Amino acid sequence: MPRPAILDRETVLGTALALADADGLDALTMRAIAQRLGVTPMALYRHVGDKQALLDGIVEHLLMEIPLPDPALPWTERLRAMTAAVRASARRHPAVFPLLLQRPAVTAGARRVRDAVYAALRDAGLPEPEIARTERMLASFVFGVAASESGGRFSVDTTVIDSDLEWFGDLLTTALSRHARDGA
Amino acid sequence: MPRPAILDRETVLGTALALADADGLDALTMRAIAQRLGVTPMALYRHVGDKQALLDGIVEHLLMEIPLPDPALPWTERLRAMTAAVRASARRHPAVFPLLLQRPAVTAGARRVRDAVYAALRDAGLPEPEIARTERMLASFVFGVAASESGGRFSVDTTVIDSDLEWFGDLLTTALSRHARDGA
DNA sequence: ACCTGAACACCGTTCAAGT
DNA sequence: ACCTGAACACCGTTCAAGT
Repeated sequence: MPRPAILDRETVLGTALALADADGLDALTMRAIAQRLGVTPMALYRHVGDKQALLDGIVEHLLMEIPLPDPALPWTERLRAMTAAVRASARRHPAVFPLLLQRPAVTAGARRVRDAVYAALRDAGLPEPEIARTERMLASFVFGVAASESGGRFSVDTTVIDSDLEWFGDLLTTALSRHARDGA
Repeated sequence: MPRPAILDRETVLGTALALADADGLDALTMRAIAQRLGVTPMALYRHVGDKQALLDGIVEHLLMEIPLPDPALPWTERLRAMTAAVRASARRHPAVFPLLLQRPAVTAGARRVRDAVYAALRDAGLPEPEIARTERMLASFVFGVAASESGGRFSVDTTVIDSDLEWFGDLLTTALSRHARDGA
């Protein structure tokens, strides 16, 4: 008779993410996660594979958590909202966020965010062949800002980055609008 | 009588960076570095502090290695050259590059690169109060692209990123030029 | 001053065993 | 099916000792 399971994948990933948020990536050990769950380290392996797979799972968890904007909003507002959401996520999970840049963006979580950007860029009037490359550049920019901010690379306050983005975001959306108009 | 030193800080950092380049961050252990140098692990501690300080040293080493463009070139060419240089550095040191975003940009190596960008932006005609924030945004963008590329986040060939940047770089420098003209 | 050797408190992961 | 316990091959770092 199978005994009742006391663990599942989501519980392990959630606990692991919370641990990384609180104590950093170095403290994120299989043993520490197991201890938090009142279980033996080896009990985790059935549910998350190995440590590498656990980290992949946490990154995906983080991506899935990012809220997407109301599709009824203007495209500029949607990009602005997503930028804010990514920054918030990076600040909430500073240890895990950098891993996002080190994994192929081919998962459901990555597609989910990318498709929302695609939709915004289509509504901006960008020609179809330029949608994908514009998304690559914008995502790199936003992830770069978010990783720098949460990683402590900037030596300025968050509110300064707020106003940096207000200014530079306008400059970017204006340039993209103009490009869509001239090049369409 | 002090015995002749067989180790120095630069040798240790160089060996460590080469090891990380070849085998990744997980393989970058004090013991493995020591073995490469034919020495006991504890011999490293005198020269590089502890492991955290070693990583800081490697990041600084990487920054110092980035070639700066000829100041006589037009500002657009200088930004283009620095972008290419940062990408090349990221591809050469894919394991270490991400650490760049996780350390305060207050070292000599960080200042060195930043000042070159400042100079380019001044020559672009940007008003002084906007120099620093523009550098923050451009550096975040370039580091984001370089980290994504070397980290494997993109699922496209390097040449595609080349052409992405050719296009998006023009869009950016055009927007900055226009802003400098209108806002000066 | 510079390096070694032994030791301590950790890691991730295997394997066989229990229920 | 799910978890445990013991074991293996590693870590970073301390401390005292050698030259």
